[in-house]
Amino acid sequence: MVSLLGSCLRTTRVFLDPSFSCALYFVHCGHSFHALSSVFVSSLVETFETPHFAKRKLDCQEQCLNSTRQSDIGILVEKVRVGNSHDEILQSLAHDQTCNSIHLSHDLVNRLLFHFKDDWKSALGVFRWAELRGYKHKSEAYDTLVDILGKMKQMDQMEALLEEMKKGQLVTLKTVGKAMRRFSGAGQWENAVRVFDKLGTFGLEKNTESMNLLLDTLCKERKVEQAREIFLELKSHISPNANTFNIFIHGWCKVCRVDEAYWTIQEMRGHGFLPCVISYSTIIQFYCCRCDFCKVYELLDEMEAALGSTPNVVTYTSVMSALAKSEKYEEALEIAQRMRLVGCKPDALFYNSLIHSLGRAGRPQEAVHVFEEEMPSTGIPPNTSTYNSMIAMLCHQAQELKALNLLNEMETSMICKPDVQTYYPLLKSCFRTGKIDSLLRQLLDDMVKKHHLSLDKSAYTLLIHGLCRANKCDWAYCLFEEMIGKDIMPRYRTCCLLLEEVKLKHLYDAAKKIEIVMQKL
DNA sequence: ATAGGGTTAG
Repeated sequence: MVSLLGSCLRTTRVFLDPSFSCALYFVHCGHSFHALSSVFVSSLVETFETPHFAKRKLDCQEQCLNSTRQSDIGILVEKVRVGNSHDEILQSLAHDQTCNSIHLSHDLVNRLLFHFKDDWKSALGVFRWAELRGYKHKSEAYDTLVDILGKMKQMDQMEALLEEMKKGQLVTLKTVGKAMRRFSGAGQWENAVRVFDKLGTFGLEKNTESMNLLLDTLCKERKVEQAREIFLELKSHISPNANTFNIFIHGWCKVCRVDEAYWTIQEMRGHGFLPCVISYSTIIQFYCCRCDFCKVYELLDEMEAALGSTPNVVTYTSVMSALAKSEKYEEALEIAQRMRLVGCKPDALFYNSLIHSLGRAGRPQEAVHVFEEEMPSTGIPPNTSTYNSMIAMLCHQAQELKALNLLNEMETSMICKPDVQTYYPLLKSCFRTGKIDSLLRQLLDDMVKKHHLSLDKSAYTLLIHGLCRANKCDWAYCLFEEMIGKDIMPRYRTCCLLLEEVKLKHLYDAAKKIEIVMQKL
């Protein structure tokens, strides 16, 4: 077994997953990529039989159980008619024999709430229905619902739920954080402060941590001046820490008042805290947005010289991406080099950005080298974004076959799965190469059936435009109807294009329907 | 949520 593994390790790359510290069976072989055969997987499983691996196996079993619940979710989702009030939804579920025989678990509730994360009435209806069946919600589920209600600007409902949670002593700092953030996001920063004032009634303490939470929610919503006033009131009872000041630095940068950000650094020093890598990185980020790279380099040098605030992978990644965005590719790659020189360890986000920069710089072979050699040798596993960058780049280079190989690798990967963005460049390539009936159909089918991805506005736009150009406007019109059914409004240009094509084909009913949609835009 | 990325449409 050991020799088998050894020989595999020589010819393949095995990535280490830090969270489980066990081998993930993920293999590169030269230019072609394959997932390991099940035989090989089971041999690895035997080799790595450790407590961590046992946990991984349990997770797999859990996943099998979850797949049966998938059908339960399907039944419930089917029964919930979108657009009804939460009470109507509750009633219709409560009177349904099939629904009432479904076993309720935390996992099922979480998944349902996730499914209805943009539909507060359904979320609330399902939540109440579970209660009616005698199910006791966890604090976590309450938190999710607080978030959903807040996101959909149902502030009264959110407040009521908070009161309910208070009675059951279920309010945590996390709950309060979500509520404050949603109030700030809804333009009601006074209510965010009110929640903070009531902290005691929830059995929580007003301390540095909760104060920082309040200040951060205000700063993120550009209410840094209000945050400042509140801080001045509070600081006699609650002592600030370094985070408090970093929050303000970020707040000032967000409203483009970098002078105040520098001033905050002085204030920080006055309180006995040294500006750290986060303080500097935040200001560097500000200059990146302004494309003021002179200042960026100046600050980078300053940091490298200073103690306690040397740039880290986050700092370098921000700078490199900003340079690439400004089409300064050579400089972007020099940052990567500089990072290597100072011995700063890369991570996945850095590699994603690097691969993207290399692709844009017209150096795809180097991007491939990073992906195939450098990443495996540093033990950093690729994620969905890494694959997406690679696939986009390969499609751009007209190397669709290699791109499809990578897609296949993702599909069989244990680490990450394709998302809608994975498919954009591949779909686009189908139009370029004319492989519409052969490949496009297959890809769309896989997206929906294999990966349960639903097409979004961008995907529909790309497809309708491509199909019109390929003289397949009947298919384009089907997609048009599908997106209307999902309440996704097409762009005006898409309508114009489709209308023109449909008229040429004498499809007058379709033309009429498109015109009706256009009137609403 | 104390900091970081990309992306379609001729």
